[in-house]
Amino acid sequence: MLELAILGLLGEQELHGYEIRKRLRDELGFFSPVSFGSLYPALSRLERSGALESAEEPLSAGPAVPMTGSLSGERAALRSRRQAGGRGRRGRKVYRITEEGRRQFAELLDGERDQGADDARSFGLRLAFARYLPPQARLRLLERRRAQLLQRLDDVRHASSTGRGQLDPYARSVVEHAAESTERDISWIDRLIAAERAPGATVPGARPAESPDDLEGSLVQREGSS
Amino acid sequence: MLELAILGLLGEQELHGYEIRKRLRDELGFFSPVSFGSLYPALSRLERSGALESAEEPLSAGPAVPMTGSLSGERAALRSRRQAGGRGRRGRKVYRITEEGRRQFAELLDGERDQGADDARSFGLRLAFARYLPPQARLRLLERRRAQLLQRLDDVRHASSTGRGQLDPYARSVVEHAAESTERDISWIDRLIAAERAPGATVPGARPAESPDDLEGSLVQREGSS
DNA sequence: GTCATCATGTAAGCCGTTACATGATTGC
DNA sequence: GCAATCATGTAACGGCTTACATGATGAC
Repeated sequence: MLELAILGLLGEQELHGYEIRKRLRDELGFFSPVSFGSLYPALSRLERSGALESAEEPLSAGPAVPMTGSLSGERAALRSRRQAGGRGRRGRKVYRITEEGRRQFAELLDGERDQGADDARSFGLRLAFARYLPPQARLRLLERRRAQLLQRLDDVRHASSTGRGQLDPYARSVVEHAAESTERDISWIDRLIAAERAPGATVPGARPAESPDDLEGSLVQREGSS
Repeated sequence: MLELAILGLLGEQELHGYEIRKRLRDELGFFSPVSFGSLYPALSRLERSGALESAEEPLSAGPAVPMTGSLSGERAALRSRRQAGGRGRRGRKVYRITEEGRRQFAELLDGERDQGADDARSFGLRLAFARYLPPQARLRLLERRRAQLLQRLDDVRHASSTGRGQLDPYARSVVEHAAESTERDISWIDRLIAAERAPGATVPGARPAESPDDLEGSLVQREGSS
């Protein structure tokens, strides 16, 4: 899960650890802030597995915004060091995704055979990166989630009827609220599925039919150029 | 968290491990099924800490419903063994809560100083047992949760505006849905708070003022007298 | 000079999971 | 005889957290 988020972020631009954490918090903020204690080991693992390459960039260019994509920095680095906006600080380790990393990302993203891969958090994260998924995989993701929510709704309903006597008011309120939330989640998914199937695109920007190949082959991977 | 659920269940009647798991699944079904690998160790821990006592009840009485409260079983046990409903099976270990256990339950339930104690799961569980909480503690629980949800809403809102350019449609949908869900959670909490404050009782059964003693002695033991 | 922020990492621990090991009883 | 259900437990591992260790730089 953390791996997926990291690879997704790094698919768009190279970043160093500290910055990755900020993005995770600020942009993918819908899941709780990651601690360094899990982030750095995750980066090491990914590097060892060949998904990432790191460049020890001792000092960088960007003033507050660390990277702006262009890393012509190397030359300008020393120059900008003690200058205007140059915030050299300590030698950052800038990570860049590899082809292998893109492969792993794709695999994690459509974790078809990943059993526990459909809890709310994991699903939210996947969906947030759904643009990198081919349309059919996207649909499968949504439908898997839908089935799971239906199951859950069933369990909850069963729970409230099963109880000896009836539940006390507080417990009942919890169960009812859980059921309602689940229902709303389901109809959200239903809307997404409908949008996915419609040629129009209620989820705007989700390309209708043509050019499913702008993410072909390698996810993203050009998403930068243009 | 598991401890809390176990103690809560055992506060009402004594049960053996296997049965506890079923109840957890069926009654408190709104949180995912507990595995034996975590249940049994938890029971051992609780027993070691003095929260529970266990009786090796080799064979029991109840046919399908294992315990009906009375454990006059001991004598009847051998007799009922290979009889009518007697499903002796293997020697069950029946757990009973102790005074110390009730103390621990009360402490866990209103985990005032328990920092991470307010995530959705934990909150749901606490609220489900809220009837054992004195009214003011109940209110504090709700208000803590409310503050947390407000915070989260803020983070999510901030996340969606912060993103460079704007989020892609899928990510945006995730963020928006998260925000809506959070809003609904907040208004649910608000209703509960209102009900709590009203003398009437919109949460029916939540006794206004009198007879807080029908659960006295057991659980909570009225929050250290007054 | 000291505090906040940036930056990277390690170590210990928590809380849970899956998989394994064992075995009795009932129903087919 | 075999499978399902009941029943208890251990071992290994996973993924994340907190706390610790280190240190540079810029702002006040």
